[in-house]
Amino acid sequence: MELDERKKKILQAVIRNYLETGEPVGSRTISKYTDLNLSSATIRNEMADLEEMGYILQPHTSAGRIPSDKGYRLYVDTMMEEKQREVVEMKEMLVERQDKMETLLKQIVKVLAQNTQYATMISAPQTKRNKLKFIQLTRVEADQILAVIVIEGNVIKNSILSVNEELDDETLLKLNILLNTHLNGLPVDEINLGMISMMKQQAGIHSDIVSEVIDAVAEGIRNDEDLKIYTSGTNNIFRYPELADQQKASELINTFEEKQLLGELLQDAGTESGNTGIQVYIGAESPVQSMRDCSVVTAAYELGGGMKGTIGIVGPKRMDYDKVVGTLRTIQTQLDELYRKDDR
Amino acid sequence: MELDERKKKILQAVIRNYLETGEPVGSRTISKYTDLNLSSATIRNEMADLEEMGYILQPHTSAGRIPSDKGYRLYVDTMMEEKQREVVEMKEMLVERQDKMETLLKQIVKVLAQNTQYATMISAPQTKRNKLKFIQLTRVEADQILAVIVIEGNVIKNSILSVNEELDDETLLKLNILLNTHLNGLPVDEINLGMISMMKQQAGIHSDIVSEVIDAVAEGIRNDEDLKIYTSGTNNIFRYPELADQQKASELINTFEEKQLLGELLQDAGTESGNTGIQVYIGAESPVQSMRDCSVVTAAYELGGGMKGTIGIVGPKRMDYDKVVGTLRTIQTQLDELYRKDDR
DNA sequence: ATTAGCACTCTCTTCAAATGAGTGCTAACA
DNA sequence: TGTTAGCACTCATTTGAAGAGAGTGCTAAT
Repeated sequence: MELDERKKKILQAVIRNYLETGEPVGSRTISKYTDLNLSSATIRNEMADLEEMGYILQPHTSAGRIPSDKGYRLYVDTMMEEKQREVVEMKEMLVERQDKMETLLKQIVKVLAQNTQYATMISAPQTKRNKLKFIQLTRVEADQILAVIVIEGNVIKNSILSVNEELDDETLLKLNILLNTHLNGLPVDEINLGMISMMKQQAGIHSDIVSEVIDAVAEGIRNDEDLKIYTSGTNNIFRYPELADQQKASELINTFEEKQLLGELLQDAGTESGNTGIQVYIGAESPVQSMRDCSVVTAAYELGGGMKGTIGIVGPKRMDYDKVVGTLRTIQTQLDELYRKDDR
Repeated sequence: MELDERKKKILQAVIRNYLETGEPVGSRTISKYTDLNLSSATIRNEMADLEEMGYILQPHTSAGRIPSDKGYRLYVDTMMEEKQREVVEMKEMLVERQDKMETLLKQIVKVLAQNTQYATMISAPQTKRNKLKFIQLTRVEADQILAVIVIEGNVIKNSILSVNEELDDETLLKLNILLNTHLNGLPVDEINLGMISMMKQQAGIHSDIVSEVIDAVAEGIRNDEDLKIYTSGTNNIFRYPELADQQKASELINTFEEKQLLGELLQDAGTESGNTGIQVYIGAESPVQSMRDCSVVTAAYELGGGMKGTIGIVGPKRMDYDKVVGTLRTIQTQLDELYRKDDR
C-alpha cells in the first residue's frame, strides 16, 4: 500500500492532535478539525490503512488511534516544522554575562526546562583531548603542596598533596620547571609511563612528588571523566499522565538523580548525531531502559577549544518536537556566539 | 486528664505499629500484640481518651487510630530507643579514603539513602568565617591572569581575570606581595572598603587588578554562599504511599531539585539544633511547605577548622525515628574521626 | 475497673447495568 | 470508483447498589 498525500495529511493531523491532548484521536475529530473536508467514514477507512501500515495503533478496539513509534519517526523525519517563536526571551536570559561555567550550565537547563515544560539535562563540555597549559606547585603548609593544573580552555584543577619531607623554595621552583618543561602543551591523555619515569629520574630524591603530581593530573582528568551533568525540571514528568504513574515516575527520577545513565546517553548522542548535531530518540530507540515511554531529543554543542558537550530534553513521546528542536537549535547558536564573544 | 503509664504504653504501641504498617491501628491489634493483657474494649476506652488529649486521631469514624503530630512529638522526645545495629557496614563504606570533599559528601548521602530508604541531603561545610590563607596571581595568557585563592581548611577557589594592559613578571610579583601582605589571615567577611581602597592606592596604575582580584575573592565566597547541597534517594518517597501521590511527590521532588529551600532548612537546623546537634521536625513543624506530610531529621556535623555542615533525612511522618537518629549519630562520630585522622 | 456483646458507622470491594466514544461494514450515492 | 450515511457492535469507563469487613461507642454484666 502506498502512503499517498492524503494519508500523510491524516497521519499528521492524528499526531498533531495527539501531541496536544494525549488522548486517542478518533475519525470524527479529524474530519471536523482539518481542511480536508472528508467525512468521518472516509477518515476511518484511511486510518484503518494507516494502522495496517504500522503508523498508528489502537489502544483497544473502539478507541481512537495514537501514533506508533514508527509514526512519530516519520513525523520527526519529514513532517516537522520547527517553531521559532518564544525563543527570543530565552536568548536574553542566556546572554546575561555568566562568569562560571557551572552557573551557565545550570542556568541553561533551568531556563530550558521552564521554557519547554520537559525534563532537561546537560553534560559539561569534555576536556579530554585538551592540552595541559601549565602546572604550578605552591607550598601551603610545611608538609602540604598545592598543585594547580590549568588545561587549555582555562579549565582549572586543584589538588593538595601531603609530602613527608619538607621542600624548600628552590626545590619547589626546580620541580615546577621540570614539570612544565615536560608536560606543557601535551594532550592530557598522552602522558605515558616512559615520560613519567624519565621525569622521576630527573627529580632525583623528589621523584615521589613528581608521581604524586602526575597522579593528581590523572585524577583531575579522571574525575572529570565521571562527567558532570546538570538536570532540571525533573518533576515536569508529572505533567504527562502517561509518565506519571508511580512505577515509571520513580524509575525516571532515579535515572535523573543517578546521572550515570544520562551520561552514557548524552555521550552516545554526542558522537552519533548527524550534521545538525540534533538527535531524536523515540521510545525504545533510547538506550536507557527507564525512558522506553519517553522521547529524548539531544543537541551537541561546542564551546570552542574542542570543548564539546550535549544538551538533552526528555519528555513524553507526544512531545512538541517542533518546538523542542527549534529551541535546542537556538541554544546551539547562542552558545556558539557566547564563546566567540567571551572566551572564558 | 492525666497521661498515666498505661496510656503511654498504649500510645507507644499505636505508634510503633503504625510506623511499621502505615495503616490505622485498631484496638484489637493492640490488645493482641502487647503484653498489657487488656481486652480490646479497654483499649478502646483508653484510645478514646488519647484521642481526646490529641495524641492520636481517627481518619474517619470506624477506622483505627493514627498518631497525630503531637503524638509523634511525644514519642520522639521521650519514648525513642535509638537503634545501633546495621550501622557498622556504613562505617566501613565511609572510611574508605576519600580525597575530594565533593566525593565524600556524595558518598555519604548515597550510603545514607540506601541504608535508611529515605531521601537524604547534606550541605557542604561552610567556609564563611574562615581565614584567607593566601592568594596567588599567575599569568596564563598575555591578557589573562589566574587568581588562586586558598582559604583555611584548604578550600581553593580559582578565578580567571582578563586584563587590558599586559603585566610583566615583576609587576605580578609585586601585586602578589601586596595582596598577601594585606589579606593573609583575614577572615573573608572582614575585608572592608577602607582596606580595599588603601590597597588600590598602593597598587598605583594597577589598581583595577586589585579590585578585580578582591571581587574574585568576594565572588568565590558568595558563590559558596549559595550553598552546595547534595541529595540522594529522592525516589525513595515512592515507597511510602502517603507521600507518593502525584501532587505531593511532584512538590517534594521539585524541592529536592531546586535545593534552595533545602539549604534554608539545613541552615536553620544547623543553628537551632540543641546539644546533640540532632533536630527532628514533624509534619508542619518543618519550615518547608512541601514537607508538611513528612518528617525531617537533621544532624549538624563538624569537620574541624570551623567547617560546619548539616545532614538531613526526609521521610514519611511514620519514619523509623529510632534507626534514623542512631544512624545520624554514627555519621557525626564518623566524620569527626575522619577529620582527626586526615585533615584534608 | 474491666470486659462481653451488639448495634452502628464508614470505607472499600464487587458486580452489573448504563453510557458513550469510536469502529467496521454495508449499501446507497455522485 | 471514491465518498458517505447509517447502523450494529465493541469495549473502556462511569455509576450505583449491595455486601463485606474493620472498628468503634455504648450498655450491661462481672
